Amino acid sequence: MIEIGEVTVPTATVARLPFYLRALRDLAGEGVEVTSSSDLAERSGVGSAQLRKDLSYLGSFGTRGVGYDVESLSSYISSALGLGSEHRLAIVGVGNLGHALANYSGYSARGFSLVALLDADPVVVGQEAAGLEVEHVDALERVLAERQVSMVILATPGGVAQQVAERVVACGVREILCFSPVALQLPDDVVVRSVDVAGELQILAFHAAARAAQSAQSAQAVPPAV
Amino acid sequence: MIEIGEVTVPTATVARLPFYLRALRDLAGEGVEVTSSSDLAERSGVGSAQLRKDLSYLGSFGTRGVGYDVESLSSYISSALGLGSEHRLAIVGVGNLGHALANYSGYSARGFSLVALLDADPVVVGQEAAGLEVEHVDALERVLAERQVSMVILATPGGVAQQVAERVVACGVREILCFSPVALQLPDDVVVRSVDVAGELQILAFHAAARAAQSAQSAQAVPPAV
DNA sequence: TGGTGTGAAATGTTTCACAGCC
DNA sequence: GGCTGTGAAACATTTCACACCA
Repeated sequence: MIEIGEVTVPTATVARLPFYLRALRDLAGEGVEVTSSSDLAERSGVGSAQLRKDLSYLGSFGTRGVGYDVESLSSYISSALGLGSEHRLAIVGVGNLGHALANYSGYSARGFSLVALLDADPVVVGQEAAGLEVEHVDALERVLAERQVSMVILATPGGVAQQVAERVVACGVREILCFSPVALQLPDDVVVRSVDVAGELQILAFHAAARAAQSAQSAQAVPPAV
Repeated sequence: MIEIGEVTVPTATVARLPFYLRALRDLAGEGVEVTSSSDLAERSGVGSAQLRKDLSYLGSFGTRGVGYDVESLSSYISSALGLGSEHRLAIVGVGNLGHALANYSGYSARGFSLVALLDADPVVVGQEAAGLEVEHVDALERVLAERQVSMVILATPGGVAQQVAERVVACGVREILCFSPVALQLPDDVVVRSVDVAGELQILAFHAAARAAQSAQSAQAVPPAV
């Protein structure tokens, strides 16, 4: 549950807002001006009741009997997501993944600007990526302050993620996106989102194992006619 | 809720198993042989009651008054996650991100083997990455069959993700990890996990906006003495 | 004694179903 | 007539608190 202004919005709802926004932008791109909860829901991969409930936490944006105005709903969700103000972003750890994330081109279109790249490896420091020079992580405090960074993407090796995160937090950053497979121990007011590719694959593997167990079981229960 | 064999395990629990496994492997690396629910929970970033409850869905692995044997719990969770059997993996879309994912070195250590890279771009096709040659996506059906691929990582542009996913599913693949920002429409028995970097940043931006609104409000409620 | 395993309570989320409005 | 907005019900998850046992 997250409080914003007067209202409180479920965490699960917030996690879905980006999907809705994406679907709305697709619709706008197709020239559609008005949509319905069922259309928007299908494009977002959720149920229509869920979508309506989610929006109802934020306010009331549709017209009964008609639907939602694509343009105005889109800009409302954008502003709810805080995409009106600019978010200045730094990436710490410019290995394979950090490099790929630096070259991701969608930042500016979504209200983010990438303003710094940092790494500890002398081979990487000084290289250029995405129009920025990679700086040494020793200068982290200075760089974050100078560039007024408010969000950090951590793509360092797991072993140093905790210590880098602490330094980042000490600089006043309160939002971190972490790609290292570690559970960061940070003050409660710091928001950490973690993306763990290996973990996702393991979850898929669990499903695969469950499916295998399931079909083995049903094969036993209802043996195939020979 | 996921059924596996006789028991049913909450989805949320499954999503945490990789964290526990990682923490256990860290412990094993440190030479620790026995741990407690509170230690393991802290390292995994969850509460100790939650950890015990999660494990209780899978069975009963600890010793009252003592704790858990690191080695045996670790191998139990590994096998529950289906990491005993080999999972053969293909990456479709070898752009920035796909390339970075190909070079990720942790697959084999976790029971996955990367066996194919596919892309539609003639410039990329034929290049080598991670010891594999990138093949043309036209040959997708043949390659997936020949290499017995059971899991696919989709890192294509959003526009083609749906159509590629359908071809992949037609080849019998039932587990997909998708990095494209789209809601794939696929049969119910296909498990899709999505990772959306831009979406994660947007969620962080929402938290930032909530924080800003909060402090603006409290500044108004309790105006600073002048 | 100390830490697991687990019912039961509290909390959070999704789904249902329909009143209300265009 | 059709679609939104929303209480209330159903469901899922987390937390509590304590029985149980090495």
